[in-house]
Amino acid sequence: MRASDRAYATLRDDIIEWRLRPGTVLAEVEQSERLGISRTPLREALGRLTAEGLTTASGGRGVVVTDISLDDIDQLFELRETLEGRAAALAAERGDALTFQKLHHEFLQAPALIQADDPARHEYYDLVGRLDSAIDSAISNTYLAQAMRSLRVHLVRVRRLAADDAGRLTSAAAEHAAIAEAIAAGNPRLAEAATMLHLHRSLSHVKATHTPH
Amino acid sequence: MRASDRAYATLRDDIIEWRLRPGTVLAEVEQSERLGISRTPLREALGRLTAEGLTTASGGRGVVVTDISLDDIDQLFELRETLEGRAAALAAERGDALTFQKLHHEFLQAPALIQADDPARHEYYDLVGRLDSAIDSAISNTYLAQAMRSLRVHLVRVRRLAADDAGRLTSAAAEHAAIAEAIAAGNPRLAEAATMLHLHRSLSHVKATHTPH
DNA sequence: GCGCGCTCCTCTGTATACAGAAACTCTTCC
DNA sequence: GGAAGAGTTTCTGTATACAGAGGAGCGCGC
Repeated sequence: MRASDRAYATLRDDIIEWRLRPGTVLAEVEQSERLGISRTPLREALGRLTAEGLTTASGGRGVVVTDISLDDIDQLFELRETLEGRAAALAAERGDALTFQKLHHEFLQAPALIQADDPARHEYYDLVGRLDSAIDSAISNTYLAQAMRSLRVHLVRVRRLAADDAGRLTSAAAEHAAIAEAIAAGNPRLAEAATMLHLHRSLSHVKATHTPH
Repeated sequence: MRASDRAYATLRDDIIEWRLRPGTVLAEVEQSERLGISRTPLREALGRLTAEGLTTASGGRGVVVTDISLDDIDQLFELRETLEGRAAALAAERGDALTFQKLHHEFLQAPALIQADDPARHEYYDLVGRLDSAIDSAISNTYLAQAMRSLRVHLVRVRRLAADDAGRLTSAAAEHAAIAEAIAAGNPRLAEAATMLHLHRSLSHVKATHTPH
């Protein structure tokens, strides 16, 4: 793996997990020494982060970690509603029913995963990731899939702001199950509606439990 | 202006205007000598192009200019429909009526611009760009606006494939006028419908006059 | 004659050196 | 005491040198 890839992955995770707080200045020499690489690959990593919107080039003072305001979250979910609503509808039209039937059943059994004593809930979030991937490939549209992937980076960051307690995750699992079921049934409008419902509740939960940093 | 910015703008235009054909290998030393700059800023430019999807990193053989297939055009317009339909609806809800009334009147007089003896139709495309910008700022959603901007790069490239004759441009102007009118009237569903109609006709025209390169 | 393997060569990935620009600070003047 | 300006310092932007990896071409063997 290239040094610039490692630097990118490390910095991206540090930002997403809020180890690097918004407003932090990422000076090139400082970060290159911290990561044990030269300035050249680090610059490439910073460029990618800036293109994604996780950092912004702030004048001559290096790049700084961007903040996420409440207004940003609203905008993020507005775009998410647009993209994922359409994606769910397309998946219902074009997807493989069996794949989503299996995911549907997995989500029905998700409460067991949530009760497992893993504070990070790896297994559950892995299941959510598999549903996202299944939709991505079902829609057969690389541009739409790419747009959703670039959104998810920011959404993971927002998720860390909210207290994802077991109660909310159990409800979310039921909502995901409804989405998978509607796609498996080949019902575009129902899939879109189920997605809207899920996103509305997610946004409400985030805004309710949002802890200003 | 930075050398990397100039290199990016030059290469981007060369690709969009089809001066650099799909499949062309952009070797670093070759291009850096052609543009009269060093490899370092050129690498940054190539990185940005690859992030946008205009080029792809092809193994150890440098980056190559991506192709646009008929299937790509379908996918592109599918995403465009999703994003611009929603954007038009949001603009109708949140936009300033006077701004779009003015644009509406300008589009009604657009046939004169199209008849002007400018083969590139600068004035007309400038007007289209102003409508896009007006929608971008009216929606008050930087993430959605950003997604549409990244799409437009590819769409300009597609536009160059089609023969944009005066007849089609006159029809397109009328469709744009309808979009602006609906937004000015504050009617979200009508704005979305007018956008759908315009995109459907644009796609039909592109596919009808598409000349395989 | 065809296929496999080796060698050479070119290209990317990385490190470092240098120059220009921007910001901070200290001093001086009002 | 405050503000403006010059000096200094540190940063980014660019160029170049070096090393490793990958591919192409040629030769050898079957």
